[in-house]
Amino acid sequence: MKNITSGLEDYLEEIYIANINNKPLKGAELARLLNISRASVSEALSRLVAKNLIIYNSYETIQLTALGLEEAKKVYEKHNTLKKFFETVLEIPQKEASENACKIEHVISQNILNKMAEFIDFYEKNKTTLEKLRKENSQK
Amino acid sequence: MKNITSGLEDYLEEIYIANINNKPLKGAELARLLNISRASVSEALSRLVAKNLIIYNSYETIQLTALGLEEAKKVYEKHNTLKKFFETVLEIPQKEASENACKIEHVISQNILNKMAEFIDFYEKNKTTLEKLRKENSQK
DNA sequence: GTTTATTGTAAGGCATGCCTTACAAATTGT
DNA sequence: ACAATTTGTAAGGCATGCCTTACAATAAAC
Repeated sequence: MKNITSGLEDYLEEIYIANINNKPLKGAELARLLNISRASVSEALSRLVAKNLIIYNSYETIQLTALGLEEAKKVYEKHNTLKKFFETVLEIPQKEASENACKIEHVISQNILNKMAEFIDFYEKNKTTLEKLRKENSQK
Repeated sequence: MKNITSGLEDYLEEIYIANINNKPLKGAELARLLNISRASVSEALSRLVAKNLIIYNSYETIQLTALGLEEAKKVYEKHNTLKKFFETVLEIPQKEASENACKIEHVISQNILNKMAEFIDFYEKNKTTLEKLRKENSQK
């Protein structure tokens, strides 16, 4: 009853992002953003309502419940950490970093995310040293 | 017709591992390894046969086709790279590293995997320096 | 206020992927 | 050879998650 599938997490995340940007979000717009049919969104929103993650009345703006907000934030933060890690440490281009983060955010453990965040911190604090080292390494 | 779902990739991987270890693998054993019912395995094997990834006749050993071997290897290598990256760079315990690799291997891009492999290499060649740096950092 | 556009959803479909039950077929042990 | 074990699978179910078609309800534009 509590467990959220990765599909639903995607909906939550998108709703959350709309929230942050103060863009009122209706089902049809969500369908456009996620590139799926209105009918599918309609079903998904019902599931989200059933799980007490959103408040939704037809033709009105979709709203996150406290629980939904919490979950959405988690996913969003996971996404960001992954993206940043890929960009900073692995030098992956933005788009690819983001696309991969979208998928991995649903399956990776919190512990690894924390370690990634730590590593990003470490990497940035020692950027000069590390980049010099890496350059040397690649020349050998 | 070509695309393989992550579910099927798991089957392939397990078959491949049995192959490596010279352990003849039948459906029932696969069911035990993956912790699912024989019936589900039976279905999955049909799908794998249909996709020309395995050769399978009831009551005989499951065999990979050339195509299946290729796919299985890819997944297996992804798994190993991920696991090693988590263990080496992020200091994640073996079990957790492996569990996460199992899920991420199905969704991550080859390019990121390559960068991870490179980074592992760099990290190991400069282990002493890097670990000293990290220790200093954590004390601040 | 009425037409037009947007939004929502019911109905019926399809694939994946898992389950249990129950029986059939093959293999093993003695 | 025959019984016991193992293996395979058909049938019927369930949930997720996507689709299209077609219609209903609401909102926006004129």
